[in-house]
Amino acid sequence: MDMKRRLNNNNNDNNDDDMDLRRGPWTVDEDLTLINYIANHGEGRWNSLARSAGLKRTGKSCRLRWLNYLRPDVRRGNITLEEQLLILELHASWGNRWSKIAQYLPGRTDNEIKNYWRTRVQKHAKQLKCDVNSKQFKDTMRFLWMPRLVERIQAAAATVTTAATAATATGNIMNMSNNNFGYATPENSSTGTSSDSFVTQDYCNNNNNVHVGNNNNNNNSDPSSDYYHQQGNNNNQVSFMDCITSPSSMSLFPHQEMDFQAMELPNTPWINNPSTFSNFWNDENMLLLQNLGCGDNM
DNA sequence: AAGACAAGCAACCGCGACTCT
DNA sequence: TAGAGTCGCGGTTGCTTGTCT
Repeated sequence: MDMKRRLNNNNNDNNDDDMDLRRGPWTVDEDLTLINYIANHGEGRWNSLARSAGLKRTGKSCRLRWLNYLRPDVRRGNITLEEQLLILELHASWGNRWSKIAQYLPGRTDNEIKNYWRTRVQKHAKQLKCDVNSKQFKDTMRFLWMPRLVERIQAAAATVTTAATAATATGNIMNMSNNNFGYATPENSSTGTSSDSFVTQDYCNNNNNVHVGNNNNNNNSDPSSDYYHQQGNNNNQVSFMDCITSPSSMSLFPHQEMDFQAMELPNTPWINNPSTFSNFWNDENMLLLQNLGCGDNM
């Protein structure tokens, strides 16, 4: 599939003489070309790499494709509960420093995290007519969404054995042994203590094999299907909405005493730092939120 | 069955920072 | 030191797919 060319706003990295620079989704051939070239010559110097490899792409495009998709250690699949929680924590600390946040989520790219934030979190702030940076929204995140995530994580931990058995039996679990969730912290590994109380195996994610070239379907000869993998219908996915609409969620309403310590939570920034987030969006919670005043500030 | 709409995400863009000569 | 080239980040766009009517 070829994309209609957008207006070229003279990107200053695009000094490539030719007008036939390709844009849009990458083809399998292009992917293989890039992979092979990097395997032989290494990465870096992307503009010259693009030329040398014979790719009609900008160096920038090649870099992005490699880093966000083709790199062997890119972790594919849905954002897990633990990752969601960590993203919230880290965003509370650093804001939109996506690349920084991504450093703490091995295999996840800044682009993926950014997309997660924009599609899930900001969407719901918008639904609540809440500014994502408003105190109300942050309190909601802090007192409702994050505890709920923790609850879900703990519930998952409690049933992980059963789930793993069932999933294995149905072939839905893949590479569980490679799926341990450890938080590597670039500066200080001890800051990732939250992993202690987290599920260490991600049985929610049935789509985490690393694929190169096409999305989860290496036998698909249709290039157009290679670049937009099937979304949704992932029965093992614990979705964002699942996380915030669990039947047990009522127990976490803020007018009840929330015993964070009893939750065996690590000493995470979102507990100690008021500028953090939480989120929940079922009907009752929406009502509660509105009663709390969220939405009045816009 | 088909069109409209929404969701999700890959890819692009602009720009500032960095590196090299 | 200046300027050109390159890199990397954050914001945005637009395409594909799923869902709803």
